[in-house]
Amino acid sequence: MPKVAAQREAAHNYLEDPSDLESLIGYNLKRAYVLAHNDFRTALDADGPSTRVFSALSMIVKFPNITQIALARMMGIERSGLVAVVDELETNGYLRRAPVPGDRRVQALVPTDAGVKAYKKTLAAVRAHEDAFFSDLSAAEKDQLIELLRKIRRRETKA
Amino acid sequence: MPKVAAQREAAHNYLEDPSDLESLIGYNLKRAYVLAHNDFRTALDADGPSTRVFSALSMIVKFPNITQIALARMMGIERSGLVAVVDELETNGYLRRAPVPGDRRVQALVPTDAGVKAYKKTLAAVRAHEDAFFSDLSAAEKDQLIELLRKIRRRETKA
DNA sequence: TATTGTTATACTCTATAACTATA
DNA sequence: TATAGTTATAGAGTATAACAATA
Repeated sequence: MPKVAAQREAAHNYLEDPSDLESLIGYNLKRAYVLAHNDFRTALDADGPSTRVFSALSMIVKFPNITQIALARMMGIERSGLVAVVDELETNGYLRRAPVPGDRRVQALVPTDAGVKAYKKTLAAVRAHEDAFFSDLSAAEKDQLIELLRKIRRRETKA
Repeated sequence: MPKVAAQREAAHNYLEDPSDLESLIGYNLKRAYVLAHNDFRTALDADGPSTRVFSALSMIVKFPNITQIALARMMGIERSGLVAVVDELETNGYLRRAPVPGDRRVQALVPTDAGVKAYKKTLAAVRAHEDAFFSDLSAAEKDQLIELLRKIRRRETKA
């Protein structure tokens, strides 16, 4: 077998090889995340929201009147990065920035009816994507995976 | 309790709330990945390699004489994106681009002794980061997690 | 015609720093 | 002095498209 073909075979079998890289949690985490993220983007409409915008909308629907700084903390991003996300949701008519009596620095994020409706519709599409993409995992395995990932995420609050 | 303080408390308890977002695998995957990735970068020296460069070096050490296109496929990125990674490794003296007899389009990536040495040193640092960062997980849970992530990654080969 | 490596280019996500208006 | 939102800017990391050399 020529050298290059042998290398290709090695590459093909690499996934099954218990090599240094493959034994790292972080490496497996990244590869799985990238796949899931790409599938999210292709599964939703071309004009569908990014994961960040979807997450923000979900939290605003769940916690109406939340401020941008609280939302940024909840999402684990800087408040400066949230501005464009909120702008997009406002442009789409999914929320409005409402003044908060007693502190004029703050603007409460209030979901509109259209925002709640859009969230529910998108959530259904996201759930369909998850059902299809993680179909190789049983319900028990999915619960197990979420539980393990949550254990890792506990460090969020310690930061 | 004033409204804003109530929102902050809600945000603080959000991690424990079985909300729509929290029940999604993709969301948990992303949050856990971002934490692990940030910890990787801070745990390694300031001049340490990025995750991509580390992964590339690992594969080049494991598969000496691999071509760039085979390496790009193995890493799941475009071949154009690999150029800067290989350039960095070559600049550091960790590999050389060697001509391949019989096909002058191709350049084999050959790790140098310094490259192998650097890889081993960095791998030790990465393992230390993983031991510390995932210390809340038992050995059995770590194995379980890797197994579940690998199940998701099987889609890589189906693409 | 097809493939390998490369360059040019642009887009997404994110961070840091500084500004403004308020507190 | 400190905080909320904003703007400007920059840096990863990635992709697409096109090119030159070679097959």
